[in-house]
Amino acid sequence: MTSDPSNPRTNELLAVLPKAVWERWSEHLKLVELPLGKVLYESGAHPQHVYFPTNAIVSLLYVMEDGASAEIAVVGKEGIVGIALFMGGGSTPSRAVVQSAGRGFRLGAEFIQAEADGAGPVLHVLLRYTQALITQMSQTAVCNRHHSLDQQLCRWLLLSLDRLEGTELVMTQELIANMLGVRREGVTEAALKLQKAGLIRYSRGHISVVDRAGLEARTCECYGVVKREYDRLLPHQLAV
Amino acid sequence: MTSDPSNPRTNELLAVLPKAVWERWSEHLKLVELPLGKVLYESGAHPQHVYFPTNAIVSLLYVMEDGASAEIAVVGKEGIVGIALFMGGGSTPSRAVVQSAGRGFRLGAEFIQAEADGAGPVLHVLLRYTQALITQMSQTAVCNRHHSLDQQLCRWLLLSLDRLEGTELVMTQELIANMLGVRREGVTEAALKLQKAGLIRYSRGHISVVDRAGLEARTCECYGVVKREYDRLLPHQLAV
DNA sequence: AAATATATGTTCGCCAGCGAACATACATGG
DNA sequence: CCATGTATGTTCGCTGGCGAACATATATTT
Repeated sequence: MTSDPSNPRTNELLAVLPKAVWERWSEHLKLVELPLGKVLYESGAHPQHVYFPTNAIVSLLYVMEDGASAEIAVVGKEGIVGIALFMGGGSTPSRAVVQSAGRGFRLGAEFIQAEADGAGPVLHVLLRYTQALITQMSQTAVCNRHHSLDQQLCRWLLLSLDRLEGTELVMTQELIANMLGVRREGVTEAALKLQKAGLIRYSRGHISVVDRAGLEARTCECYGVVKREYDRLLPHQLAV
Repeated sequence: MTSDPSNPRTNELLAVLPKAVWERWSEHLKLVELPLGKVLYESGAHPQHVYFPTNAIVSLLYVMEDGASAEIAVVGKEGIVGIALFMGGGSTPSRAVVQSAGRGFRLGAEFIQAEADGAGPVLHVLLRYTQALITQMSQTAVCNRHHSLDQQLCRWLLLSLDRLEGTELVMTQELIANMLGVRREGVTEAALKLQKAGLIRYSRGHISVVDRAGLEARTCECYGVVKREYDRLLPHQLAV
């Protein structure tokens, strides 16, 4: 276990590469300085490189429309920045920013993508799906941090609705509260507002969505971010 | 696009399988009823099947030590429950619970794991890493929902420290606030408490951790969950 | 029809974190 | 060594969501 930031093997993923792969990659790994605040990739952009930090730390950060932000995860010498390149999506809604200055190695996107290409068609689809799921998890973290119970309830209703036929959910407020991680009373109040506004109607464990567009107008940006990533990443075409 | 819950192709991932794979799998896909509340897999357990919902919805839920819970993500006919089986980790710290009753198909774990086995050693490591990253993201969501700023600051310091050499962070309170998605003033107050308790010392953008065990005692369970998953999923042995 | 269980509605005091405004202290360059 | 910029400290009123206690209403069972 080395700790020399100029040695690629300080990165723990590079350190466990099989010899053959290492020999293919090593001459293409380029040592890069990662100064504090440097943006390795921007939300929605397709990066040209993946990064293997050695002594730098990189934050995966979601920046909201109003400028507020939330860290989704942090990557250091144990990891890699740019998973979207082998997961198959190419980009993510989050930004990668250097949180602690240091060094790392970068590798051309094509090398990592070649690994994904060798995965076979089934894994290919499964990994694209997993990337969409990662977006949903990330946005759950953001939403939990920044948005009101009212907005989160709308998001939750919409996400559930997208996964069902029809406009009716069989679901008590108590259960919704468990999902959202809030009190049942809070859900009751939020649901009352939505009902009074004519967006939903409910009774004893049955909720029907009357005005879907109205829910979309009330929810936060998180719903749209997730929806668009699912649409982008998951093919709706039939198989060969 | 069918919507018959007893047709496997209603699940959108099954619908896009290549013909050859479909022929291998179809006789092993078993239609299952998924009643409300059914636990498809438990936190930390290695499931025997993956599930492809057709008209059911499944929640990925983290249940805390005190019994409170938070939904990490939701899976319906667009997805698959049990990604840990092809990501390579086998299990996850979250639980999968049927949130909306319906049907789905299950497939023996060995079929999905065979896909992962065909991925090659590099992708294998990358996917295990990605599963660890997913745990970090999930736990960020949980932590944002349930834990105090004080606890979250401890978690953040520990996660950062684990990714660096030494015990010093170069980091202003302003930046930490951006990461945590809270006000700078809140970080100041939390940091003061930690300093008064003798756990950290800091000045103008330099933080040094004096009593690491003290931080671990103050933080929430989220830190430990993430740490253990990284340790479990990422091999610390050298490459061949 | 009565009894019980379940789902939803309402209120009240409390507190963590917010937004804003301002104070202090250390650092750096002219 | 003075001026300016940057990092940290302090206060105050506000609000969303919490915990607890209780009320009402709709199913289900007997």
